[in-house]
Amino acid sequence: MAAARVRSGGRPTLEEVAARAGVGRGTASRVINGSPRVSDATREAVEAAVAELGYVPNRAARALAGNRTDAIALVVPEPETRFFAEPYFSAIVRGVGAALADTEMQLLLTLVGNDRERRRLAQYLTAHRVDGVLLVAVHADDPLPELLEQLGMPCVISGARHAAETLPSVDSDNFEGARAAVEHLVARGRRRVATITGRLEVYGAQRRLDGYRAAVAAAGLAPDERLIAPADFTEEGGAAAMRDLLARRPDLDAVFVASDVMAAGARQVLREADRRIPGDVALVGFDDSVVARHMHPALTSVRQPIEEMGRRMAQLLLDEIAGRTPGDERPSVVLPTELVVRDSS
Amino acid sequence: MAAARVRSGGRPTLEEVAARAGVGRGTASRVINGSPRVSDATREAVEAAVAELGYVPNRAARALAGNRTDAIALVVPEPETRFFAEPYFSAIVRGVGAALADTEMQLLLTLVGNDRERRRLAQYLTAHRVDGVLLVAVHADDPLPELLEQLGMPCVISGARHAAETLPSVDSDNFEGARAAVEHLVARGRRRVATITGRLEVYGAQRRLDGYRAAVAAAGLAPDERLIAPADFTEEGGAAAMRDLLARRPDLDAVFVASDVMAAGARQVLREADRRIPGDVALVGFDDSVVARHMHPALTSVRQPIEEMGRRMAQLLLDEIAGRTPGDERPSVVLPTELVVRDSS
DNA sequence: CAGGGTATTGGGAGCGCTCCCAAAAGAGGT
DNA sequence: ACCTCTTTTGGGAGCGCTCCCAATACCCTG
Repeated sequence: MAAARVRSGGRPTLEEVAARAGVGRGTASRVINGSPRVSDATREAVEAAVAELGYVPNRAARALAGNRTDAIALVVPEPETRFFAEPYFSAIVRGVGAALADTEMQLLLTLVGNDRERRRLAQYLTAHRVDGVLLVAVHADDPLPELLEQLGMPCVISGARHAAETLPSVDSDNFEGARAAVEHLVARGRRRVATITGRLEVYGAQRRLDGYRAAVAAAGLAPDERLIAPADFTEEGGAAAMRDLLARRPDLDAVFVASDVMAAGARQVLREADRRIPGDVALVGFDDSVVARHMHPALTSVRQPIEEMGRRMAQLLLDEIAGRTPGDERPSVVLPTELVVRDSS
Repeated sequence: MAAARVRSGGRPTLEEVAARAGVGRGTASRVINGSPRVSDATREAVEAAVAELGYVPNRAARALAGNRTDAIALVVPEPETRFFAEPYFSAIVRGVGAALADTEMQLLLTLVGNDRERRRLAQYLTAHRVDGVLLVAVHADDPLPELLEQLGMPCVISGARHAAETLPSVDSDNFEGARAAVEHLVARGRRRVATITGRLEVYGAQRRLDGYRAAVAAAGLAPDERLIAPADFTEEGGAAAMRDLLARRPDLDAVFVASDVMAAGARQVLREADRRIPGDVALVGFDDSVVARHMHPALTSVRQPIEEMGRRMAQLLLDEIAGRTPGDERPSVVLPTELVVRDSS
């Protein structure tokens, strides 16, 4: 029972639909594709035939004849564990899925781990096997975006790579999110607010730091570089940075941490140093991930509308594919964040 | 490095490769597809031409001519938030991706939310637009598996739906995982071990309960139905079940919870009831998810090899598609779990 | 009612590949 | 050298659809 190449057991073809409706193949095609150049009577006849026969167009034939694929790829650099450790990935997928739901577009998932897979992907894209690409968590030095641009392949990235991003991108307002978080800490009476940053090569991490600085300045607090500890988005990094901060400014009374996972690391160190949260030190994270809710005390955090980001990315890409993108303008969307106040601040 | 010639217009075709190699189209095709019926000299010539031209077969043409798609679908019922809340989903995807990495297979991601999307999916599958399907988190009463069987569409599910599962499936050893967890609690001197179960319509949840019962019996403890509280895999459900348990058997000294998320709910209730963990009550969860690591105290939990499950599912499916499945045997894989002991027990 | 549009329609020509058959080229035996 | 059997090879015939052009039908004008 080699069910491998099951011959399409009489799946109806366009030709059959046309015959049934008493029209030509071309006309039937026009109806299927929603062309306006069809009379109402004809349209109805064809639609009836489609319904009766249960016709579903053959994707491969369409792709071959139309030189398109009706598929987009979601490219995920796998080593970026940050993406998998959190529901981030799931939320993006859900958003993309929602945007694609009433489209004919298929979503192709491509994990890029090692270099070999990277080359395979490049080949893939070169062979034009998708209509567009959603690039998630691209690094500033990733050659992929350039390749895509050369190929003229529509593409949207999540998170601008730098201030002068040229690609269409969707991002959350990292600056404002961080600013609001620190403002919140200040409003709670904290005066010596420290921050643990993400990898500053990541533009978003840089923006969060900018937001921190802006809020500190706006509050009229004395800026102090010793209150700024760079880390790398990992739990261990967050812990190490917290230890540094404690050593440099034992009197700090609040920490804005640029990710919940790092905040978990910091929290551990604070516990070991016998600092009470929020009594001695108030803590605010970023991402509003599961760990924030389950931390004790529950972590105040900046929520990003991740699912919405996925949705917007997909919409942007569909627009681009359809050539709906206005002129040279690179549409980039920045979505607002929301501070979720819990017990840690 | 990647100084590939980017010829925007004409991607090379098989015909061109054949011409370049001085052979016929059919012969070139044979080489590309690894047919043995080609002389070595010819093979080399064609391979050289492929390399020189940077030829990549056109998927659509292949699909159309060969009546296959070289794609499989990963179908995820979206309402099943359990799947998204946890890295479960990510891990499965990673495993599947790994198994597919050196295959020509594409991974199509299909989220099935409402009924409309469900119908669309059915139509999709009926139209044979994939070679096989990976079904994740299917309910016992889901009609999809039957539809697939009718269509003769290869399919693998994650988690048997009941004891007499007919479909090829990959599962973790829920029974043994639960049994080991309870055994561990008993070994730690606990005598009144309670359990909070998942939705018992889910076979896996039932198996975990069976494992609990077996361990209780093996330890010679007095079975007591009041020590068993059914819940629904949610945090709130876990909390409610914990309250019940506390009311019925205030003297309990350990709880085996069938999921980490429920354990988080239970933990909250225990905190409110001033029971210390693990002093008064030892706690063991299931899944070894992020929340387990970040709970305080860190939660002992049963780890499932999720990524490996994804990998095996994909392998099983590829085998089935290739017709490599031996006879009528429904291959089902059960993978071992591992108890990760932390501070809560 | 002719003339000049414009709205519809039919169907040929591929898209690039796999399948398969018959022809060509070797191989081996007598 | 001749004949048979076995590789190996070339290329025709589609797969089902979109594109596009020419043909037909329809609709106003004057």
